[in-house]
Amino acid sequence: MGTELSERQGMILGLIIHEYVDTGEPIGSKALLSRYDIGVSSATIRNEMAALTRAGLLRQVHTSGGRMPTEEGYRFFVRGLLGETELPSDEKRLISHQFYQARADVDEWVRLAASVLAQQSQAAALVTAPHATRAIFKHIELIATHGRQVLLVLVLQGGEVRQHVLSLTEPVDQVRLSELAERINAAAHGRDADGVASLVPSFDTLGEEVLRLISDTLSRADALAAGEIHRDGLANVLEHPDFTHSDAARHALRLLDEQTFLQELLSRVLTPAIGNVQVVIGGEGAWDDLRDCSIVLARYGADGFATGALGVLGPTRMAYGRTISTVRYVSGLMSELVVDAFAT
Amino acid sequence: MGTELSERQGMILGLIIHEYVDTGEPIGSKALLSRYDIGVSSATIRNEMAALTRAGLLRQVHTSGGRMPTEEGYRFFVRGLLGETELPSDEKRLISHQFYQARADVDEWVRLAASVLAQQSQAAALVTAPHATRAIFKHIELIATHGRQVLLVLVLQGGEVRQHVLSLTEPVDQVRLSELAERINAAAHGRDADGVASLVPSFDTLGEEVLRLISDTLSRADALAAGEIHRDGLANVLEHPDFTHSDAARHALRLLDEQTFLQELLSRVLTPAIGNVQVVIGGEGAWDDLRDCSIVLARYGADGFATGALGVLGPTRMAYGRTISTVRYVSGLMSELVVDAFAT
DNA sequence: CGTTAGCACTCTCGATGCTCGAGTGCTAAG
DNA sequence: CTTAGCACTCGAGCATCGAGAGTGCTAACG
Repeated sequence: MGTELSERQGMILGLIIHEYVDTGEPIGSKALLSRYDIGVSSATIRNEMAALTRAGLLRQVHTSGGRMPTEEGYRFFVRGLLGETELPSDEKRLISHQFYQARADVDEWVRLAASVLAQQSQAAALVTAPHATRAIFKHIELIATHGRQVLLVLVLQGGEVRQHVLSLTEPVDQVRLSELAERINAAAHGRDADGVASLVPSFDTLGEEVLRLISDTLSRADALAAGEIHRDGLANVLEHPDFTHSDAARHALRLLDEQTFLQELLSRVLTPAIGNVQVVIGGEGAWDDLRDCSIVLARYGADGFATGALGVLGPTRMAYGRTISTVRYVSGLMSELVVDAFAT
Repeated sequence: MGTELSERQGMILGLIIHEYVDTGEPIGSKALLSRYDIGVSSATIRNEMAALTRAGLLRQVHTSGGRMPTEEGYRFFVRGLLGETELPSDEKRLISHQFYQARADVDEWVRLAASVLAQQSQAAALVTAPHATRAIFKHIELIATHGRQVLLVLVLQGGEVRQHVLSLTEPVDQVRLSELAERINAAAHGRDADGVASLVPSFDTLGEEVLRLISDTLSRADALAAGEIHRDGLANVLEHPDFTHSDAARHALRLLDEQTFLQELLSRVLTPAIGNVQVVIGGEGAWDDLRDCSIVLARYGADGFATGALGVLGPTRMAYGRTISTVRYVSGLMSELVVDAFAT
């Protein structure tokens, strides 16, 4: 587990991972030597490789094929990577420019973030919309559509909008609805789910029904996984050679199809601080369906105002350096945008 | 092309397609005979098969492997299918029951329709939200979020909601915004894009800005492909044996990833009458990327009120009967829901 | 004239056996 | 500690080959 590695062993592990990520084929001592300029002979490398294999960081799938990293090997490697990597500044500029152009619309940010992540990492990207950590009532609008159906439009502090159709027991005309909306707007402004619920006694049956719905919606909005998860780059998963000829891609895609799984996944990222990038390699035991997949995740936003999550799902054999720095950078940009928009 | 087929030839074509869709392997005269009870010998079937091959409805990939349908063969077969097929009534009941439970929320219909289509057809499903054929202003709400940013919530006749962030040149307080909203609501009620635009002269600079935005949004909403296309069952595409070991799936998924393509595709379905199911087999020349894929499409809704499109994208080797009847049935259900909700 | 039995022919698929190359661990010498 | 050398292992790739399935054609039959 926590075995110490010599500097040379670390370098060799890094080179093997680099090479393996690049080619997808196990590599042997001689081949490694021929491609990189290491100051030692192939026999020495063989010895080091044997040590790394004993430590559980490398493995060989058959006796006479080269070595490739184990999941544990990737983890070790990534641990060293988390602190350092950064995106080249020209790419940063390119990305931030795109975001600058789209600053008007929250949904546009989300789409853009997913698109950038998918593009850069050549894997599938997942992004949730920023979401108020504590949903606060700002405004409602009640609109008679027809008969006994009423459309409730609820605006939260920060600009999130929820809509809901309400089926009343008896028809009510628009004038009465508008009156009610005005009274509720005056009374409920700035309150949270409980605060709205406590207003019920001072309203009539109709008002009670509406208030309950608002309160429910607010408290449901408190949970992280309220909105849909925006996905992009699903096809990238298939393009990857590791997946095209195996059925691991089917697993991955099926997971990406299931909102419940994704929500569980993204909720995992709730714990660490904003801006910290998390990497989950090969399911890590807990997610059995994620064999052969890795996930790079981060939370963005501003604690106390609104947060969201974004991440990349790709093959275990992934360019971690690039992906981690992209996720970190995009999450930073999104945080800025959220602070701009939500912090009054 | 329009060659006449004898009844027996039609039957044999049907059997071959049935068998091929089931097993995925070409089938020969003897094997066909052994699995179905046809009143003739294998030699006769061979003759008929030769005729069907000459007519371009069957083909053999090598001399000594059985026959399989050509795209043209599928088309002929499907043409005969379009009129007749219907879903078993117990499945109908099951589906309609699900829809009944979800009648409150338009987005929920869309999700459900996609889920049902994906499930039943074991392929990828595409559904657009119902969409007013002519967008009519119903109501707006202007909400100051912070500084010079204003949230515009626009409700269309029928209950569709659009939101937009407006950056003003100077800060405006909520009271003035509410006043303006009230004036616009009174003046613009029931108008379309042009109608709203014609109101501009009677408002001040701020009002003008808002009215223009409303008018723009209304006219943009007139185009079909306004909303996002909801997708489901993408993983199904990969499960299919025809796709798992080929790169056709990559094509398909890449297409499903591209909104623009899908919108073009769904706009194709604008022409025919609501309820008519369209089947596009193997790209039909026009869509080159759709080799090996077929699409079953239908429009739903009510002309003059609101319409949407839904469909299924799957492998050319698809159970057309089942898929067509599912698409027809779901589109019928959606039409009913739309009529219920939109026709006042 | 449509149908059928028989036959010679074709072609794919899977199994078998082979060599070649890359890679390893070990040992002994520098 | 490093390195050269060596014996050994094992998978990928290629050629060969027989079995099985399917075809088209011809000639006989009702």
